[in-house]
Amino acid sequence: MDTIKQITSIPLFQGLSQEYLQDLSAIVIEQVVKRGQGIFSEGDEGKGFYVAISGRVKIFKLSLEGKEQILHIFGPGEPFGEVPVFAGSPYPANAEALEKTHVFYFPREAFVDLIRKTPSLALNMLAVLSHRLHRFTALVEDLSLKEVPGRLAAYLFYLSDKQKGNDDLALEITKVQLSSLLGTIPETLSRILSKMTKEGIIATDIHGRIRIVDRKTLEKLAQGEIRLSKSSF
Amino acid sequence: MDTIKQITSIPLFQGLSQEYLQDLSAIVIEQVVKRGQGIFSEGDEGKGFYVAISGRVKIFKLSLEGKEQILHIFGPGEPFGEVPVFAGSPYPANAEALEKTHVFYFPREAFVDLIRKTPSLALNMLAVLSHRLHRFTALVEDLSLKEVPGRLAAYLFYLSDKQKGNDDLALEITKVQLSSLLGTIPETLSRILSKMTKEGIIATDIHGRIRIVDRKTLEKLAQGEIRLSKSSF
DNA sequence: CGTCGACTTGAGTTAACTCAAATCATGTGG
DNA sequence: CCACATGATTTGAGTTAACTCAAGTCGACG
Repeated sequence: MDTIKQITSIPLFQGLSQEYLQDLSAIVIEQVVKRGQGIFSEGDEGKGFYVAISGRVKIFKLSLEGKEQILHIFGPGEPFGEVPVFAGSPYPANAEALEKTHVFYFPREAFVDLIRKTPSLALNMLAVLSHRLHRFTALVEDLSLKEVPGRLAAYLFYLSDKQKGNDDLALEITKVQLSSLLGTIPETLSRILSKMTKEGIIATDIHGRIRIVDRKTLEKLAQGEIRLSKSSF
Repeated sequence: MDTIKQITSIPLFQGLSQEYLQDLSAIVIEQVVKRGQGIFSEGDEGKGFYVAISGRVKIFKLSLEGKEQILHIFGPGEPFGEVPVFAGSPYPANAEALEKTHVFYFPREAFVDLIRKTPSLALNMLAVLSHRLHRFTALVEDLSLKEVPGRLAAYLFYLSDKQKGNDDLALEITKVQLSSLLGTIPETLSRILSKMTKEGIIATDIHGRIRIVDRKTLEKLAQGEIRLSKSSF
């Protein structure tokens, strides 16, 4: 495949001259990972970072008891694993493919050299990390200050925004994965989805599709202004 | 009052030439904030970022009901509020002085120009943001995968490391603030501290000083390997 | 010495968890 | 094309860590 063309389409590398794109294609290492296969583990020494080209990757933490907290799910064009490149520390979390995924791997040294020569690349990377920090503040806020129904509501709005503001949403991930992303467990998620359905806030179609029925109430839930009623018999 | 000297001592600006340090001192704006005074609020448009020179600043989120989650506490030499500079978005959280604090404010435009000219500054800033991301992954892990005693234990180790590995720790912040940093409430923190004391894991001296008595058990708590016993009469 | 915030302790409630058991969905080998 | 295996999802029953509410006590400062 045309590696340069693929690199050119990565948002992180927007605005780079042809010459530097060439440099990048010279240092990149292509890699294919199967569904369920790990890409790196927490504590591994980070010698470079990745960009997803196709497929999807989850970044996650594990507790001793095996509970998982998903930090991000990255798709085509999104970089991940950059922290060790600039902080000089090991990877702070684990990465695993959710499906068959193509990734580009950029070794640290060559990439840092390129950043030194290319202010716009440095600024692009600063923007990427800043966005990531922004998302983390939202995640911490959700985990610490919202209850699970509120987190779910917020996630549904995130999905709706991503899918051009539509009310009819494709979940894109399993409910097991969603529960891990929301910092809860499948049983709790299932109960809350059915409660929201009974209260007429959402409707669950087949195949995990969800339709937002009462956007106003869902909004109040996401803001923590209201709660689901205790028992909805 | 020697602004240049103070700027030179900021880790973020290590390795900059005298000329660029001059440039920085030309754009910097000094500011003094009193204890309890806000520096910026979530949603404010970010026209620049700050570096604490003396004193301490907390970065935090608030829920509608008024519960607070502290994200960071920054002291002398540490930059904060950088996200809007590179992401072009508003501040994602609130900042307030914990005590009388001197800060330097660097307006966005001039600083970005300087970054464009100075690769080492760009790399320094990338390192700062990467460290921040690292800390956030740990915070998310704590909030989602650990119980409060585990978070407290982890915090005590963090303090011990910061205070040259000593066993006798100065809390530096009130327990109200600590509870907000750990994602809990003062009552819960108080109960857990007294439980740890009864079990001989720590000893609480006067003035909120805490001494680590049983480092091994505390370590297991932080790792989630063990729990505090249900009731310690 | 009175006030305000920090801190503690008690009693009760609850959101979310664990454990257990079905049921449904998908896919693979025969 | 069927039968079973595996994983996803749901539902029920019970438990619990942490919360809310209430009521002090303690300590520093004006």
